[in-house]
Amino acid sequence: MVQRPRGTRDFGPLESRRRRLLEQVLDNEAVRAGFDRVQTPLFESLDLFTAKSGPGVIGQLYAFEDKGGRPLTLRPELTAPVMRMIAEEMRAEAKPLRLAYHGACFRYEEFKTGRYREFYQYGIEVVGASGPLVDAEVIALAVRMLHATGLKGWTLRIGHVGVLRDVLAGLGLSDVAPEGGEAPISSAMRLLDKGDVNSLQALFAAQGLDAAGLDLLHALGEASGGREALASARPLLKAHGLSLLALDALVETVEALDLLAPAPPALEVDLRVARGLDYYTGMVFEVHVPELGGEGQVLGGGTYNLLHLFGLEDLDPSCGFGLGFDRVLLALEHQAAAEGRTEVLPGESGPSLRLAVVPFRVPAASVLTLVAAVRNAGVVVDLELRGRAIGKSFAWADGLGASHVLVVGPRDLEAGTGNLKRLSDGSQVDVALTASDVLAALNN
RNA sequence: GCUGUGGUGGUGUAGGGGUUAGCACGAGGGAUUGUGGUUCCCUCAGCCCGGGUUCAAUUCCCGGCCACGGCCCCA
Repeated sequence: MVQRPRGTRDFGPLESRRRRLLEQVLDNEAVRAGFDRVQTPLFESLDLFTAKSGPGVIGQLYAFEDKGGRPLTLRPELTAPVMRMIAEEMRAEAKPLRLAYHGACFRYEEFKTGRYREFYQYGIEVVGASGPLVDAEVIALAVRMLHATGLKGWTLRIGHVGVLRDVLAGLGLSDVAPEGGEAPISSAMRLLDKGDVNSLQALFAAQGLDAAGLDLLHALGEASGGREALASARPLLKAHGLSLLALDALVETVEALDLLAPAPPALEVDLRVARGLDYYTGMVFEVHVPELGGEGQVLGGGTYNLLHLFGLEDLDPSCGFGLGFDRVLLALEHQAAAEGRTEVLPGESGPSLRLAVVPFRVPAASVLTLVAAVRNAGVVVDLELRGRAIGKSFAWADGLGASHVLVVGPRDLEAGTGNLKRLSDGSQVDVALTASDVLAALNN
């Protein structure tokens, strides 16, 4: 039998419903914060992603050539496509842009729980404005979204790449890249991100710097923790005569965040948060949940410079985040299971009013007008399509989750009525075969 | 890329070198030609794939594939 490709998933009725609900919950929050949904193609030019992330990404891409020999790839993420879209057709729009998106992305890598080759990302970007207030708006939206999903026990970690850059520069590392190489600061950021202390020491030595500078980094790490880290970092930076601009901006962001969103279950300020990627320039943040083990990051974002790649330097930096749709859902499912709940998101079990119509030994055509009319009124109507015997019809209706069954047999048809039975208590009434009468009886 | 565990009807499982491979749920039909969820009967449907050992492999061994974990990575 042909199986679904590795790392992909099918979503049955229940899961599909749950996914649509989650998307709706996220959309509601985005819309309330003034964001509009956009959509980009499933595949893009290969160049788009190598320009953003370097040629190294190709190994993880579903890259291919079309019949014209154009190098293309399934999209591995959505930020770059959205940036491309902005550059290509939204230059004249009023700024700042607040955009939201949701869709499948593809990466060729080992898949496991919370990590698939086809995965879904929900994200937002603010383009054309920057600073502590924008950062706060972006984090606040992330917090409000997670709050709205009902997710519990997550940790928000906030940092600022600028603080780290200032520290590294203050210690004497250059941000100028040598010919064909990487700027020492970038190398250090990457090594810090990996937690590779040995290589970091080697780097300092190679640059002819006193390894004692590493003590400051260590001290910053010690200072990290709750939001008090912001206060304890100040004297440290001052003592080394380092700039306080980035730190002050972060303080402003956190203070604004307090006013814009409910308090997250846990907030950590980590001034050593680094990103191995050069385009992150300012605030960075991420959200973790304990349920998912090694794949516990469910959201990540920050301030970044990417639009210069499209000739829009004046719009840099932007700020946004990507939310791991699948992981959030998984975490919610774990939490629901742990609490013995079957409903992961409220409302996923379907409508409370659901009518099964059974034409019993009469031509189905005699009920079709009614079926359409009741549907027009917004009620879910299932039509019995297999000509089942009467008893089986009830079993079928019950299996569907119908709240009522309307049987129309020869006797009823003669009288111009049908027999409506409420499955919850077995009560029955005869109703005229008009939408208004049926609706009245349903709501009775 | 490294590594651990596992694969028996659609689902969940029992078993085990020679078996009619058992059970439960499920699905379809009937008992029941105008009232369901109970009951009874019937039917459907399975040992992941390939190689090896053996008189004999679903069972043991090797490889592959798939699944579930732990690292590495993660734009």
